[in-house]
Amino acid sequence: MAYETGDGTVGKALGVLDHVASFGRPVRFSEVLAQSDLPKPTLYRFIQSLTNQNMLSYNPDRQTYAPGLRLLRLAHSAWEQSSLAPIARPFLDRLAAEVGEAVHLAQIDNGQVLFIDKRKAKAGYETLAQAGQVAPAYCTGVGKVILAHMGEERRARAMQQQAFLAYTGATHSNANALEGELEAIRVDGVAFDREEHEAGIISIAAPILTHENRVIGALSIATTTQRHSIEGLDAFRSKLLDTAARIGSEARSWQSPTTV
Amino acid sequence: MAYETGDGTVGKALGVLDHVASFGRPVRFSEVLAQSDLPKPTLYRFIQSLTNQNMLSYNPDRQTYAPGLRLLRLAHSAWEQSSLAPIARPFLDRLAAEVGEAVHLAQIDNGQVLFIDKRKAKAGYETLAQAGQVAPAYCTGVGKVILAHMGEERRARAMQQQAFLAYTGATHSNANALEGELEAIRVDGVAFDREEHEAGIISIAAPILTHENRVIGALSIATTTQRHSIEGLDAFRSKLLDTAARIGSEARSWQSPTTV
DNA sequence: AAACAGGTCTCATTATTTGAGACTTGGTTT
DNA sequence: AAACCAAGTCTCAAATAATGAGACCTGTTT
Repeated sequence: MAYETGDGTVGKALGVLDHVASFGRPVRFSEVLAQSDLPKPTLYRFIQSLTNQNMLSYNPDRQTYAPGLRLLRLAHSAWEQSSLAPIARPFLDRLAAEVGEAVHLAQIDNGQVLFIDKRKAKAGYETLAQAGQVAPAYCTGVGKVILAHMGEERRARAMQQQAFLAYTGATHSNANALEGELEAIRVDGVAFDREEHEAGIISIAAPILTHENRVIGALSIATTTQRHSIEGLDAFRSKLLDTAARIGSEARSWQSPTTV
Repeated sequence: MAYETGDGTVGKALGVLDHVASFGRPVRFSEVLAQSDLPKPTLYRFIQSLTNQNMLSYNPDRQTYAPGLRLLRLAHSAWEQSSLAPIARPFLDRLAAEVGEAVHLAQIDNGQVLFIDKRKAKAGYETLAQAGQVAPAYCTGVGKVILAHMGEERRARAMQQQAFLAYTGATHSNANALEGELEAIRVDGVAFDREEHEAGIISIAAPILTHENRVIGALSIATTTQRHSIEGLDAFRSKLLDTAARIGSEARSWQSPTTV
């Protein structure tokens, strides 16, 4: 793994942190080393520093590293101050109650969809989304609708970061196919996920725009194919757009996530 | 603010990150600078790097910085891999349902109590705890019970980090007063918060111990003085201790939060 | 229009990171 | 039991990157 971060030592260290986190499970030093282009002592020192700082936690029994608890404390501030979640909360509550389906609030982080908040459907089934969880942008409703409303430069950068892995038969497998749909989404105003990320799961998503029409996030209603068809989801369109618009206008003059 | 971090550049940068987060609201560069002992260009560069890395987010309209969304993604991994939360989840669900009061799961991070998960009471009142939120150790049930069961060295270090600010009339205001209670807690097995952190809020807390009797967290039942007295809370003692013990034995051979 | 404050940039100096390689440790094979 | 091996840890001279005094913008106030 190449850490093409820039930002000097700090960037490299954070690259290592991401790398460890990317395993999704506690990892040994050697596993990280094997995938890293950093020399052994250098990587070792970074991991040591991060561990001292509680950005990584170390399990001495198994000699493994995992993201550390200090991140939770910091993320709590991030959630409250830099995300749409605090503003959107009452709107999510109401929308979820009205439609009786899962509602997701997402923003973009580094080309990926980042779920900021969610409401479960009344029924017990679970989608895989949770606050802090990430998903690809190119094959989710929220991801596509955000991409569609980005400015040229931002979108170009984001498109570079898409993996175009085929999760299901319906997944877009290259940039051109996706670009076509984005155009349609921009005209239509909402995006649909037609089982592109997970078989049996569909969603309708609307962008959250500032008063200057900058996308700052997206809102979706997700369900299963057992419960609804795409046409069924379309019935929620106006409620969804209305809620997204209200969140956008609440968010005015507030916080515009910078780059990416 | 002095960043006595060690760990070279990485430590300093993370010190800056904490510093920005500590404001609890978006801050301007000059506000951070005023409280920092770093020279202007140095602090500036750190903040730039952190912003590039999405560890901070920048609001160009207001020229303010706040913790960034990248932290959410990382914290999600931390929560799943380094915290007791995934293991404890079903136990919290059951305990909360049985007692009908707020249930909190906490660990220690850098001398502070870090809430990892919680369940609300059925009634609508809200305590101030949420996942990722922090509270002082010396004046909360979970904090005191963890301190009481720490080894000598860890406790000594943690005691140094306590501010002993008097939130209410019942708050311990110095280390000696606290040490006395810790001894009693060690003998009794549970700790009580007698409105020491917030007027009207009381709790009973039990330690979560590994099979080798290392504290790795704490579990509490919190309520208001309107609903219960301390004696009333004591009725939950055996249920609480039992649940904490079960979580501890589930956690065996799993993850022992390192230093702190 | 001048003064000011907050923010940004430059560049020689300095201190810190860097990484080849050697060492230590714990476990496994012969 | 000895030899071996792999994973993890440490050392130190060379090289690179961080540092910070100060200059320079840029928008706002008097």
